[in-house]
Amino acid sequence: MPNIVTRIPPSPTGHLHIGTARTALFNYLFAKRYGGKLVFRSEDTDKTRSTKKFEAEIIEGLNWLGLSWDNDTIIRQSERAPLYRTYLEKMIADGTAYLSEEESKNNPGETVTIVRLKNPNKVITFSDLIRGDITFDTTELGDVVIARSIDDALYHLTVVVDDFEMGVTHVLRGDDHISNTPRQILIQEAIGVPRPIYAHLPLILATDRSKMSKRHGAVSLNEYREAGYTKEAIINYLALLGWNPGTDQELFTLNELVEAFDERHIHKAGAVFDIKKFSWFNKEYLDRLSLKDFTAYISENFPPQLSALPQYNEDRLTRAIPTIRERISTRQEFHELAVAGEYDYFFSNPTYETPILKWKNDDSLTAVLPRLEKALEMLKTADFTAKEGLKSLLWPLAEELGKGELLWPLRVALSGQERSPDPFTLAFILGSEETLLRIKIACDKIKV
RNA sequence: GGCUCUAUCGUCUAACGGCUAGGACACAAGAUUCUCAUUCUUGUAAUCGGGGUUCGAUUCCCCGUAGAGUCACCA
Repeated sequence: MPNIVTRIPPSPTGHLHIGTARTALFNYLFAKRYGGKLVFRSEDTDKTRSTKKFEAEIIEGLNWLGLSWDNDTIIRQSERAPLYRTYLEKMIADGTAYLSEEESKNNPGETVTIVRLKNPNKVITFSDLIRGDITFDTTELGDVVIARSIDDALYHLTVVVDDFEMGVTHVLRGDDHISNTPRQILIQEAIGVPRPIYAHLPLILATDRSKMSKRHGAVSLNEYREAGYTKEAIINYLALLGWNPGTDQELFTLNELVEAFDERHIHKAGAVFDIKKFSWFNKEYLDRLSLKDFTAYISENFPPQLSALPQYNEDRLTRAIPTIRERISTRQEFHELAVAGEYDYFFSNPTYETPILKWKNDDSLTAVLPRLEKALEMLKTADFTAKEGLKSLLWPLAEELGKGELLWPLRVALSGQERSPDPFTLAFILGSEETLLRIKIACDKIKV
């Protein structure tokens, strides 16, 4: 497939949608795979809804993902009105479009001169790269409005003109555009430009199998990015929604995707966005981070409520990192659970009901008291610089008293939880002072 | 409702018309273990229905059914 040109044409009327990112990815993969070009165009003809802020955010988001395009050129439709006007004038002169004085739909009562396509009312069949032949009778479309005025072209006209002017050969877009295709083909034929090859990608679906939208939760790339989904995981997961490599391989870098990409393996049916599998991908990539990189990762977007916790300090966080990383798949998960939840024992005084200190094999709560006191005594002079040292110190006692008999209450005393990391790990993370204090508190709770 | 598209485990998906329908996530069980997590092992689970074509349909055709998309002077 020689001389391929694909495009990314976002409309800067909102945040970068996860679906837009995926469509951009597929255009990128397709172009790169076959040595083609990828161009970018901002579809900002709707002046009331488009903003520079959204445009900048979308561009930044795509670049963050590693998706770059030819020359980094930004084409803006809002700056091309004269170009569209020449096409419009030619169409009117040719009789393929006409001026029409009508009451404004946007401003009722006002009379405006819009431009309508003269619909030849024909049946159109186009060959979709993914779905095969698709046929529409365009009669039902009527005379499509292609411009609000001679200087104010609308989407269907601008998209056709720009795809032609920018040399776009392949249009890969969401399949919600299928029904737009016949009217764009009508315009192509009216102005006499070639028809690009269309490939309509299956949509990303919400759990109820409808088009993913805000009412279903997070849809913007930034929300996932801030939650701690890495670009590698996002790219990888998005690529596998509606596409497969033809092998069992699931983990791909962007470059590997370029090499493996084959448009014949694009699915037809929509794909449900599964946050759990997405999180699994994220954890896979997190597992590959060095301790240093993971620490930097977890410290990003650090919530102020977390660093405001009574016992928060960086040293303790550093000691907790290895324990944290095997338990979470996004940093947001950790942030939330540490502020108020399952991991609050890292930086907060544990609060718990005294009876949970009781080991299941004991008859009474008081049975654990001498064990805790013994452990407390031994820990007073212990070396807290490594959890292995703490373990080798306490292990003989645990074997003597019974592992659960000692370790369970010790762990509960340190974490306040029935489920938590082991007491050696906890003691190491908390440090000498806090460990001794928490055991002391547990003993006091039993005594009263 | 009109038009268009789609249909394999709960989810993402594999299977030149031909092995017992494979893999992953999730879930469950077991091992390890004081509990949790991690790790390892195992397991449950699918071809929407009905007709054809064929020696043989997940696969091809038709009809249903279900779901989705779209019907702007938005993109």
